[in-house]
Amino acid sequence: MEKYLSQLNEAQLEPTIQIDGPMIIIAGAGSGKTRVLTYRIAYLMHKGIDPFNILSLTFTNKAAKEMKERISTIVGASEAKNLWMGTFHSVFAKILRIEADKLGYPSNFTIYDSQDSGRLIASIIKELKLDKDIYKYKQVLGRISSYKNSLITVRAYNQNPELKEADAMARRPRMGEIYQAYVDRCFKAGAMDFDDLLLKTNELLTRYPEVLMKYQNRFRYILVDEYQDTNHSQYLIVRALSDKFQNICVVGDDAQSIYAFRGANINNILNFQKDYDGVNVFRLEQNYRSTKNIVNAANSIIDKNQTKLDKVVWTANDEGQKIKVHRSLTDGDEGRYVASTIFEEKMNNQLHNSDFAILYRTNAQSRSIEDALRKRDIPYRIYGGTSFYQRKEIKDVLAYLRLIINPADEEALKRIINFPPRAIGQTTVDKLIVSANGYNRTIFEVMKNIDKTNVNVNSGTKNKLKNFVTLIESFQVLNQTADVFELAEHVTKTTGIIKEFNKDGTPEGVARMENIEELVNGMKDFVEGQKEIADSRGSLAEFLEDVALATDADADKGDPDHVALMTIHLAKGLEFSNVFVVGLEEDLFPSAMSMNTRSELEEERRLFYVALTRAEKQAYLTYALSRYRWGKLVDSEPSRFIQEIDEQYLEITTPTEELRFNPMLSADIFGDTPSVTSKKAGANKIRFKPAKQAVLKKDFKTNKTPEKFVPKTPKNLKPVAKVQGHAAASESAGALAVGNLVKHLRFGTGEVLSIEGVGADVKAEIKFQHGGTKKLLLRFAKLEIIN
DNA sequence: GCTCTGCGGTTTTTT
DNA sequence: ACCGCAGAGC
Repeated sequence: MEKYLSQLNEAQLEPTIQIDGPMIIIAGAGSGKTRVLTYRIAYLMHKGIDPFNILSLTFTNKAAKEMKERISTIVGASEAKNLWMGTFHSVFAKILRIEADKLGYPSNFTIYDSQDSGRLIASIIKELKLDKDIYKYKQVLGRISSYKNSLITVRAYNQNPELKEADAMARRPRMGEIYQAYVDRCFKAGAMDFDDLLLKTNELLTRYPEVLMKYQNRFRYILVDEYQDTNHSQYLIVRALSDKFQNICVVGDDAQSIYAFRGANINNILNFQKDYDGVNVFRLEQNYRSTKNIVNAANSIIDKNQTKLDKVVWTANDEGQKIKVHRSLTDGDEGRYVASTIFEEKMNNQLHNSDFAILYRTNAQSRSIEDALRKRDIPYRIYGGTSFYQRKEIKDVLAYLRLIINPADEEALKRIINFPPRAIGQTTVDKLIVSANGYNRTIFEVMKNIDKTNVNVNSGTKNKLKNFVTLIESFQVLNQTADVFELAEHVTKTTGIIKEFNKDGTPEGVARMENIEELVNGMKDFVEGQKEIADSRGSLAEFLEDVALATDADADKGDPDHVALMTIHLAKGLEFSNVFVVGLEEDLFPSAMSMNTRSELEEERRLFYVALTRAEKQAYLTYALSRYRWGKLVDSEPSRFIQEIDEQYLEITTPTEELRFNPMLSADIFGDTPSVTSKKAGANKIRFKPAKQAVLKKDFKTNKTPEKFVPKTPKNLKPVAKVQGHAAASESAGALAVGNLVKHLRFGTGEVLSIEGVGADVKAEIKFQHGGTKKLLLRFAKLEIIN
């Protein structure tokens, strides 16, 4: 243990060896908080505290897993195994399964993801015959989610005139009814949504003092990471559990609070000292991650925020390179700039793909970047986006599995009752739902007893329904003995799912089939892993629990040497040697949706702070003058955030893509012509639009900005001709002839031996003086004709 | 009940 | 540009 403690600096050591009492660690970006948390847990165990008594709540399951592994190497795996570590959702889902009967739930309750919740709400809106244009299911779901996160139950809602008034003002006077129906249906389906996992935990701890006492006594030491991103519901759970022993250690950075949109309350961290008596406050301010340039630039940004705790992040690291700011014409050019820069940097500095990350505000931005990386043969991986488990085919398979465990699961049933098609249509399903609601039974129960019910369908349909019930029941029998891999293999075959996707032979169908195969293969790994690690047989229930709460950051397979692409939200807590933050444009970042209030804008700014502080050595900021959005090319202006960085930390490069219409230069559609760089400050000013910027800036300085900004006038969505390199490249291709001497940027001079193909596929075989003979796609190759 | 097509919403971020 | 859905026709 001494060995590990000696790795810490003074500021890190103090909170690490502080055992008892409430404490808060305000940890700047890159200040080694994970190390402190890890060593602190190891130290607690070293001091004789039983790991069974330690609860550590993290932001992702991956973070929990890594921390646990680290602790294993310090104190031994057998002891570390007994620690309770995980996300709020996964830890309390486990506890809820143990205590489910007290809340009237089965212990095998289903966890609805947001899609399940959304579909259920949409179906309720339809059943209540409400206007779906006014009652938009996503907005309704958002409202219900925020009620739940604030512990507002249906009853509390109905007793709260202000809330009802607010919904009525939004032309949704019947929100309460929808909320009630949603809660009822979830309950009847034996399902909890994400918010329920926290809400029901609170209910459990409030309604059953003996249960509260049990877990208070169990979790004598509680640690919470990323405390700035906890919501009210999570806050109350932590308070309740830590109330008896007050051994609560929270870690966080108010400057990195970026989840207000899903109910995170930054006041939880700002007010922590008021919540407990005798709070020890620790600050980790030395950054070990980044260069001086990056740290100082990041500080200069966050300075613009009004709401923050006192903290000065500094570093003893090298000054490092300035942050490179790059302008592109289009999002396509931006992608090519990023790809070619990575390419060059790898070549020149012997770097790996995994030294690079590309961060963006919205998932949709990944596309142009991907295209460019693919063309450069740079391996990459997209984190997040439509995650694997959200794909239709995967959800279909999982729906069968969910139904085996919990036949009451309405959303799973509706998903697959007619997939693959077995001639049970929407009309029949609607009748079943009405009947189920009437009898106060589940749909599955109604189907099972279809002859004894009043459901008005013909005998053929009745038989089809019975067959479906029999099918599921046969799976249930198999589930008694089989592991999840065997079961899933059987299910995908007998239901004909595999065949269904394979039948048309389209690439989409094939891809979907491969995804299912991947899922089933993943189950095999899961089963083997479970058998080794835990005393389990790799059951279906365990698998579904894992899947339901897996986070996108958790997935972890394939070639580890890849460029990482992800949203900034997903990048929180990670670090990379070289970081590109792309799409730094007004209305994109900061997002147009987040500029209505000062607090929203400040959250965007914190998000930018998070993005920048991911970088260890080099940060790149890029923006495009126009970008495809909603299928249209729209003009954009540089983000105010670029302007907010102190200029001394920036290096503004002038791109040469703008010269692309010069036939000799334009063949390079990668845009990898070396940028002309000006080190003279101010020589290449970023062109901000003067009028609007000036107004906003003035308001910031005088602090007179009202909380509501005046809405911006709609952007001029002037369509602009799509700028692509192909046209220019093929022109030069047309001019190319066998026998020409040509010059290539990298391969040097060579002679054209032959030309083949048409249109975009024109290739030339070229014999280079050094480097042999190569076939190059003229579309991509940058060739200069010498004669 | 099935299948095709046209329409509309989507892009803010996620446990 | 893309996807999912509703509605119409079979």
